[in-house]
Amino acid sequence: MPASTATPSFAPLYLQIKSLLERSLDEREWRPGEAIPSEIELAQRYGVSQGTVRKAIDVLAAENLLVRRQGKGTFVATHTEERSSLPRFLRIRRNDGGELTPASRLLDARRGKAGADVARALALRTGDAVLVLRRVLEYGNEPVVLDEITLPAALFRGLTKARYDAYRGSMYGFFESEFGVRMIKAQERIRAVAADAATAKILRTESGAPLLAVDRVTLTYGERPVEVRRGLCVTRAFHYLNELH
Amino acid sequence: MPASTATPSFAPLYLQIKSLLERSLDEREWRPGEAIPSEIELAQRYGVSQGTVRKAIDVLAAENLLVRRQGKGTFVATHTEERSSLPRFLRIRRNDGGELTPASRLLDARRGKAGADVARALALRTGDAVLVLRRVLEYGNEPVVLDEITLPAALFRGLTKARYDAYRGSMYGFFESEFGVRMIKAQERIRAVAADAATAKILRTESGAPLLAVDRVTLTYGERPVEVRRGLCVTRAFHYLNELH
DNA sequence: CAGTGGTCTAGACCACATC
DNA sequence: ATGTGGTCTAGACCACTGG
Repeated sequence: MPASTATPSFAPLYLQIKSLLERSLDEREWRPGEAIPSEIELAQRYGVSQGTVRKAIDVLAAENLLVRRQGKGTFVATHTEERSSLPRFLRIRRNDGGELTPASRLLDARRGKAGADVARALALRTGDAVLVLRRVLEYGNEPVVLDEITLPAALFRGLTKARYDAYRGSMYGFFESEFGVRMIKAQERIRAVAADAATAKILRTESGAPLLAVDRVTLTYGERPVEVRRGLCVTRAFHYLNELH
Repeated sequence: MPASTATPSFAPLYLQIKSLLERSLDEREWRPGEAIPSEIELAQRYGVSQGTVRKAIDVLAAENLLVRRQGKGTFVATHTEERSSLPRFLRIRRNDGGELTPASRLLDARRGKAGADVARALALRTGDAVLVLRRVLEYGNEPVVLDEITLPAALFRGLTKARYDAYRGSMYGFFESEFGVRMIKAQERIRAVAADAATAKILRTESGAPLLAVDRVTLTYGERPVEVRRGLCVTRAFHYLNELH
C-alpha cells in the first residue's frame, strides 16, 4: 500500500518520501533546530513502512538537511547552533593548526543593482535590487579574509548593518533566524590574484601580494541560488583546506 | 548467529563486516576493476544476513572504495577506467566550462632523500629514499599546472620516466596498475603564492604572477600516506572547483 | 519507564545484465 | 532463464535520552 501523493512519481518510494520531506522543509512546516516527527509517525502519515522513511531520512541526513540524534529524534539542520564550533562552510584554517574561530566584522551594507553576472548567478534580472555587504574575518585581531557578499534584496528586507551588529552568531545563522533563508550547499571557484591597494590595506599586506580569490554561489532548497560572494584571503599564515574522496 | 571473526569488536556488525572487506581489499584478495563476491555469497561467508552485508557495502561505496553496478555486481574501484572522463582527484576546470581533459607531460624523475617535512608527511624517517617527479598538466598545449610529486621509493621500485611515458592513462592509474598502490583519498591545502622565475617560464607567465599552490597528501588503505605533491597552477583561464555540503 | 533512533534478520518482489 | 543489485516490508531487539 504505497503513498497516495507523490512528487517525481515512478521514482523509488523512499525518494518520493524524501521529496515530500524536502517540500515540508521548504515550506517551513518544521523550523531549523526543531525535531521532525518520529519515523513511526511519518511512516503512518505517508502510509509506508518505517524502513522506507528511514531510507529517505538517511539521504537527507547525508545531505546535511537533517541531523539524527539517537534517543532524541531527527532535527532540522541549523546554522544557529554552530556556536563555538567553526561554521560549516568555512574552509580557512591556520597553518599551525590552531582552532581559533574568526570574528566577523561588517564594514558596510549598501543597496545596489544586479549587474549581468550577478543577475545570472542569482537568477535575477539585470538591475534588480541587491544588497552588498563587505566584511572582514579576523583571527585574533589579524584580518585574513575580505568578503563581498551579494544578496537578492527581495529576500533580505530590513537587513542593515546595525541589525547584523546586534546579532550574535555566524552570518548564516543571522540569515536563517532573521530572514528565514537557509543555506544548504555551495560551490566555490578558487583563483590566485594580486591584491589591489584598497584590499591590501584592509588585509594589512602589500599591494600586489598574492591572494586567494574564492567565488561562492550558495543555494537553498530546490537548488535556488540566494547568495554570491567573493572572498579575498591572505595565505601567509592560513590556507584553504579541502578533503578529496 | 553473528560472525566468528571481528576486527574492532563491539562495533555494529555491519561495521565489522566493513572492516573485513577493507582488509580483503588491502590484501588484494580482489584486484581493482574486478567484481567482489555477490552479497549472498558474502553473507554466507561471514554468517550474517544479506542486509547486513549490504549496509557494509553501502558505506564502502559511499567512500568510493567499491562501485555498485545493478545487474552486474559490485566492483573494486579503480583509477584505470577513468579514460575520457577526468581523474577523480583533479579539481582544476576551465573558466569557460570546456571539458577538456589535460595531457600529463613528465619533465623528470629523480631519486632523492626525504627531508624532515616530507618524512613526517609520508611517515618515513629523514633521509629515507624517495622519488621526485615533476610533471606539467597541459590543456591543449597550454601549460596550466606544474606538479612536484614525492613518493616513498620503497613502494615504487623500478619507476622511471621511460616507463611512465610508455603508460597510457592517468598517473594514479599508472601507480595502481604498475605498482599496486591505490590512492583512496587525499587532503589538499591551498595557498596563493608568487611565481618564481623557473616556474613562470614553465607555465608561460611572468615571474611574480599569482599562482595557486596546492599541497596534497594522498592516502591508501588504512590511512597510510603514500604521496605528497605540490601543484602550482595558473588561474587566468582556469580555477579550482570545490563543492560544499 | 516510555519513546526515540540504530541494528539485524528474513523474505518477497522489482530492475537490470547476460547468456 | 538466471544471477546480480535495488526496493520494500514486518518484526525483533539494542542503545540512548529524558522524565
